[in-house]
Amino acid sequence: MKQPLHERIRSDFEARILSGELLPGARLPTELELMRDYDCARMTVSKALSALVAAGLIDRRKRAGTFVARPRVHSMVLDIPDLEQEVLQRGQRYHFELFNREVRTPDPAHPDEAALAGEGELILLEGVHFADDVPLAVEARLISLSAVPDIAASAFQGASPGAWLLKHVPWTEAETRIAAVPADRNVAARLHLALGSACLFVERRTWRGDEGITLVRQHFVGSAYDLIARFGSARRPSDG
Amino acid sequence: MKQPLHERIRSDFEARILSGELLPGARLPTELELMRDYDCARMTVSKALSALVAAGLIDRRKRAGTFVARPRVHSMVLDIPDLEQEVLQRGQRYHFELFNREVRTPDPAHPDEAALAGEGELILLEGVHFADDVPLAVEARLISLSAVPDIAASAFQGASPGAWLLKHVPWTEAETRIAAVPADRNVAARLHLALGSACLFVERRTWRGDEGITLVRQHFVGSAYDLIARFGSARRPSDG
DNA sequence: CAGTGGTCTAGACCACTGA
DNA sequence: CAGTGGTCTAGACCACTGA
Repeated sequence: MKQPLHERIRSDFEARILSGELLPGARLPTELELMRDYDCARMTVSKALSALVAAGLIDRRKRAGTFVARPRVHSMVLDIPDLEQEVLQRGQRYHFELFNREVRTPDPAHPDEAALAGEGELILLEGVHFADDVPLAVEARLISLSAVPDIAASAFQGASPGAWLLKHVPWTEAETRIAAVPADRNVAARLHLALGSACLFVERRTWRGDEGITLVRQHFVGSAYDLIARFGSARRPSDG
Repeated sequence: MKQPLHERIRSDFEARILSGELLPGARLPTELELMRDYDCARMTVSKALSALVAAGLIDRRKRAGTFVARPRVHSMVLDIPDLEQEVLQRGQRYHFELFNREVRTPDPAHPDEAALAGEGELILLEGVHFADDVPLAVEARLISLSAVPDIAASAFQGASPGAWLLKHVPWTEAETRIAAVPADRNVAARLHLALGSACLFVERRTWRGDEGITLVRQHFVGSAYDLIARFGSARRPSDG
């Protein structure tokens, strides 16, 4: 076996917990007992158990011992789509059409804008994502020019600002809000929808450290777009 | 300081990476150098760097060294709401009303049902989540009786099946699909909405190991509900 | 083939906290 | 106050891999 011992210990207990053999609240052996069971040093046991703590599977309390954690918080991994890639994978053509571009200072009436750029300048880019020449989403994106000065040199006809940013500007933090909204007049016109049609609304802010980079609001055609989030290690059969 | 040394080393480098001082691809000192810098044993350095690897901030390659990781894949953590908790945190009262409950075998016409329960029995629970007596979401939930036999004994008047499951049945894998859909006649009636109103649609399947546990489809009142996904370690100022 | 990380040992002292 | 986990040391051998 090339598998490290700490990994074997970790996966042993992971399996016993996930199978239900060890129920929430059940006590695990102490480090001393595990040293005997696996005939190893305490650091090795400690490394295995630390990984289980990090994974949220166990809790450890001094003097009391190590216990199977209560079922974890309900969180999953959401894949943030690269729209171009997704469209291409569906076998469709992709393009992006920019229909507005302005450079200005933050509007004091919009706290979002000042939060993004402080007193620096912003660039506003508005455009539509197309799949096979059918509108898929319309987006309005604000970018802080002080964080991303190179943006001024880019044209964004064909390629989307999001893809450009992803390549050029590493971000470290992001927050995404997801909602369902009716299409307003502007969105309906851009997406060729009836007024009030259900749209998936995605609003994302990204930062690098403490500096705001971009704020984007996207409206997707409800009938044409889903987001997928997953949790878990093994792949489902249906994943193909 | 009560802060462990390995944590200090970890947070030092985390800060330098997130601030942009250490850009992607930049080389970190070797373990030997860090032992000297922090005047500590190699295990202590190793523990700190292992945590950064786990967080995706650095990559380590033998012989080559330790490097700041390229901006990670575009994925975020989506908090799956415990509806009751969220409603209570908003200062509203919560309750759940069950309006349908059936036990049956999977309908061959619905591949979802066979995928969930195989040839075993299913229980179907349909109900509405209320916040201050206003409908917030309607859900239809299928549960595999072979995976969760105890479910037959529960009433689910007041508390939701989701909360019950979360407490009683640990799951290990889940998949969530998120979309915006217009309210159909049933949804509109249950949520007191106009036909065609934008609803956030959440469909989630959960498994324990290879065994399907539940499949739930929820329609949220679009104007009353958002999902939030986050990525990053530091909290934003707006997080309070 | 030498430098780097991966793993592991066999101890040690300490902090916490529940029996 | 004794058992438990948290941290740390000062080594060791090894595997990998890029200069």
